Amino acid sequence: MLEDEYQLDFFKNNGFVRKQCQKCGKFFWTRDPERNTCGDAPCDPYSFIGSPVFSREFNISEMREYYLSFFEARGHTRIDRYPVVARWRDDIYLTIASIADFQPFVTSGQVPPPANPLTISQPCIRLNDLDSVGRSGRHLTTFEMMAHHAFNKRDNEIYWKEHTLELCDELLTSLKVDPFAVTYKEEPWAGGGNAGPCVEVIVHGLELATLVFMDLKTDKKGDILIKGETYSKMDNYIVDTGYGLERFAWASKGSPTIYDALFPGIVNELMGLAGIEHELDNSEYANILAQNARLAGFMDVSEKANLIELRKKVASSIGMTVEKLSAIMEPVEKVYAITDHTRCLTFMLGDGIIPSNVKAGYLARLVLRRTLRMMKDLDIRIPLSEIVDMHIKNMPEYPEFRNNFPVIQDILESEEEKFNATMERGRRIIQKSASHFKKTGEKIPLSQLTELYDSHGIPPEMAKEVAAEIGVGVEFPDNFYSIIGELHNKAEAKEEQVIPFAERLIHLPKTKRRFYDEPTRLDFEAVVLDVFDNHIVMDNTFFYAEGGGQPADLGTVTCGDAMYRVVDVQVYEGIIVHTVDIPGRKLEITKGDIITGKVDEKRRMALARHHTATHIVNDAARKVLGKHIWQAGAQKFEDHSRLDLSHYRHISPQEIRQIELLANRTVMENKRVVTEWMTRTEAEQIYGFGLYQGGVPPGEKLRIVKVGDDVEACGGTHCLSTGIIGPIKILKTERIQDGVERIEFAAGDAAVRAMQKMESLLVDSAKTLSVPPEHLPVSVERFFGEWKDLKKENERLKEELARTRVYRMLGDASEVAGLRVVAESVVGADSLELQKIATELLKQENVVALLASDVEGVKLVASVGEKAIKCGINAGNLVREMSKIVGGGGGGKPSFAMGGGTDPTKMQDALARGLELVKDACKEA
RNA sequence: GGGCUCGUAGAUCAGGGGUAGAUCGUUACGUUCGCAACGUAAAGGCCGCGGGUUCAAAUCCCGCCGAGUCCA
Repeated sequence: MLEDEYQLDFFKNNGFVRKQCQKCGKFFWTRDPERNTCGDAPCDPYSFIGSPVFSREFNISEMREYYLSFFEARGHTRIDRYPVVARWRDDIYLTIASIADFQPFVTSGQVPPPANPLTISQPCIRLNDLDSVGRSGRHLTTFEMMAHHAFNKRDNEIYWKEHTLELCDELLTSLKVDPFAVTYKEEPWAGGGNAGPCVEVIVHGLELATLVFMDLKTDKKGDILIKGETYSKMDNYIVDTGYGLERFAWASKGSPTIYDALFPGIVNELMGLAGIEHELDNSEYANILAQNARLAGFMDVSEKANLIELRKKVASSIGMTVEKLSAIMEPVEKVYAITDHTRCLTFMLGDGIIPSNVKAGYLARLVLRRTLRMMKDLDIRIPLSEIVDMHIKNMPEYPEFRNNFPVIQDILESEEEKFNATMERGRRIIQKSASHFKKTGEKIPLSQLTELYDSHGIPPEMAKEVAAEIGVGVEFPDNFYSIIGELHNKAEAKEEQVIPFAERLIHLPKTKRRFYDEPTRLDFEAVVLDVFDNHIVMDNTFFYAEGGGQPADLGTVTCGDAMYRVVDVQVYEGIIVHTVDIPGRKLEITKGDIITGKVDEKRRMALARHHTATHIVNDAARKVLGKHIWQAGAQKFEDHSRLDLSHYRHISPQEIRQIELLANRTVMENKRVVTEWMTRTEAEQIYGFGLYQGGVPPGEKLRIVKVGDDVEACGGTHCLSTGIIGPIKILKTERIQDGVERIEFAAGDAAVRAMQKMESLLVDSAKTLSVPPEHLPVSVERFFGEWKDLKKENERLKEELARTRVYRMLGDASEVAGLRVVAESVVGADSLELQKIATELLKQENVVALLASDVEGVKLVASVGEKAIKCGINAGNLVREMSKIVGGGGGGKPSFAMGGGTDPTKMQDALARGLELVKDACKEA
C-alpha cells in the first residue's frame, strides 16, 4: 500500500529500475538492470571484505568529519551530539537513535528544532544484540548514527524524499562508490508510535544507511496499515536518516571485522595480553575471520544453535574441524567483545551513568560485568580503566571523557572490587551446594542454578566450572537464560492515571498561574469557571498545584459568606482543579461566581524554603562529590525535604558536613533567585541538559530558575533570595538503591526545630547518665563496657552458685533404683540459672534432675544422665508432663529439656508428678 | 518499578523453637637462639534493630534498618 511512496523522480531520472528480490521478495531500486537480488545480506553476501568500497580509507574521526562537512556544505547546520543517557526522555534510558534527541517535543511539532535542516553524529547505545557482539564481526553495542534531519510542516517544507535520496546518492558518489553496486531497498519503517516509508541503502551486502520518511502516527481510526497497526498522516513530516559511522569506516577499509577496522590498536593490545597471535597479514588467519563475518552476515548468532551452525559452515568452507575453529574463534571473539564493551562503558560513564542495580545504572553494570567475566576467561589482568583510557586516547573529539576520567577510574575500580567480592562469595556458595550434592550423588538441579544466578549473580557457567572441581555435575540447559526471563515475566501492567471529570475539563481554558508573576501575593479574586462535586476550576489562581516534587498549596476560598478550606490542588493539562472540604454540607459556589482565595502563607513559605534549599543542596553536593552528581528524585514537605542523588559510593559524614556548610554559605550570601522563561532549545543550548535535574517539563517554553550557581528548569515556588531560606540542616543520608544516595534535610523553621529536637535527645540522654552532653560518647562507651562485663560476671557467678548448689542437691537426692533423683524448686532462680544447675548435674551419669522456679510464671528444667536414659527416662517427656500441670508446655532432648507454665501454685504438684514418672519408668525397666 | 537471597565471634560461615558452634585470625603458655610449623589453653557474641506469638525465640510472624543479586 506504500508502493506509490517510492515512485520518485530521483529514481526515474537517474536510470534506476524497480525490481523484486528473487530471494526475499522485497522491492528495491538499482541502476543495474541485470541485478536480481536486493543486495542485502542474506540475499547477497558481504563482498566488501578485502575489497574496500570507497576510494580511500577513513578512520572514525575522518569519516565523521567528512560526513558532517558534506552536509554542512549543503545547507545543514551541524549540531553537537546529545548524551548517550537520554535524560530528556522518561520512556527510554539510552539514546538509541539520532531522532531520539528530538523526541517527543520536536517531532510532535510542539518545540522548534535547534536548526532546520540539521546534521549530527549521535553516539547511540543498543544492548539488544549483546550476545552477537564479537561473534558476528559486525555487531556493536555503541555506534554513532550520522544523520541529517529535516522537520517539515504542511506550510513550511524544507525538503522531503527526492532531495534526501539525491543527497545520499551524492554522498556515496563523492566517496567513489560504484553506482551499480548501490541498491535502495523498500522497507516500511515503524517504531515508537510513528511510521513511514523508508529505504535502506545497501552496498556490497552491507546496509550503510536507512532513510526514513516519518509522516505517520498511530491512530486507531487511521486507514494505513503497517505491520498490524493502523496509522494516519501527520501534519508535520520528518526526514529521519541514519548513516552508520562505523559501517562507513569498515566499508572504507574492508577489514575482516568491524572491530579491526575501528580500533586496531586496542584490539591488538588486548590480543597480545590474551596471548593470541592476531596477524591479519597472515592470509590464512585473515581468511578465517573474513569467512566468519561473511557467513555470520546471514544469521542471528545470538542463539547458541545458530552459532554452532555458523561454526560448521565456516569450518567446512575453509577445511578445518569445528573444534579447532572454535578454539581459535572463541578467544578472538571475546577480545572483540571486550573492545566493544569498554567503548560502551566509556560513553556510559563519561556521560554520567552510575553503575547500579536499577535502571540505566543496571545496564552499565551488566556491560561492565560481562566485560570482566570475559577478561577473566582470557586471563587479561589489567584494570578496566586502562582499556577505557585507550578508548579515550582514541577519541580526542570527546574531551569531556578525558575531564571525567578520574571519576570514571574511581567508579571502575570500585565496580571491579564489588565484582570480585561477588564472585568470591559465589564461589563459596557453589562449593557448599556442590559438596551437598556430592553426598547425594546428584547433579546440582536447575532450580538451584536459577536461584544462584537470580539471587546471587552467579553465572551458570561459573557454577559448572566450580562444581566440576569438586566432581559434581550441573543441570544447565541451553535455554537457561530464557528460563530466567520467564521467571521475571510476571510483571503486571501498570495502571494509567485516570483524570477525573476529563470530559468536562477539556472544554475549559488553561488556568492562569499568577504565582509566577506575583510570587509574594497570597490573596486574590477569581471567576469560577466550573464546579463539580467539591472541585472548583477558576480562571486564575495563586494556589500552586502539586508537581515537581512539591506538594500543593492549601488555604481557603470564600464566596459571599461561605468559606471553604482548600485541601488539595491538582493540575490536569494546564487546568488547575481546587478541591475543598465540605463535611456534611453543600458547596454554595456555582459557575460564574466570584470568589476570594487566600493561600496559607506558613505552608507556602515552608515549601518554598525547602524547594529553594533543594536546589542549593543539589549544587553543593555536586561541588563536593563531583560533576557526576545528578538528581534522581526529590520530594518536599513542610517539615523536611529529601533529595536523591546518583553517586557511586556512600556519602561520608565529612562530605555531608561539607555539603551542609557550603549550602548554608550560599544562604548567607543572600543571592537573589532569578527566574525567566526561555524557549526549550535556547535553554538547552545555554545551560545543557543539567537543566532537567527534576525531570523534563513539557511545553515549548521552560521556566529557568537560577539559585546561586544552580540552574534548572523548574515550575516550583521559590524564595526571592537565598537568605529567606534560613538555616539548612541535613538530617540523615541513606542509600535507597545501589548508586543512589538520599539526603534528607530541613530548612528554615523546620531546621531550627530539627536541631532543637536533636539537642533535647542529647540533653535527655546526658541527664539520665548525669553527665554533660559533651561527655556522652565517653560515658556511653564506658557504661556499655561495664554492662557487658557485669553480664559476664553475673553468668560466672550463676555457674559458681550452681556448682555449690549441686553438691547439696546431690546430698539431698533421693535414690530410686540406683539413680540419684533431684526434685527441687530453686527459689528466685531464672531459667538460665536452672539450666546451669541442670547442666552441672548432668556431669553425673546416674542423675535425674527436676528443677523448678517461680520466676516469671513457672520455669522447669530437667536433665537426665546417660545411665538414666538407658533406663528409659526421657527429659523431654518428663518436662512435657510437668508443664501441663502448671498450665504451659515444654520439651527438649532426652538428656535435657525445658518448659514452664503460668500457674506457680501448682509447682510442687508438677515436681511430685515428675518424681512419680521417674519411679514408674524405673519400675518398667 | 517488580522479584529473590542474606544480616550469628575480628574474618568466613554452620545451626533454624529447648545448654550459642566450627574454621581462620588474636592472646598466653610449651617446643625454638629467633621465625615458621606444631601442641595446649584462653579471650572474643544486645545471634542487625523494634514489635508479636510462646512456658521458652538466634530460630516462627510483622515492621524497620543494612547488604547482595536478577529482570523491565
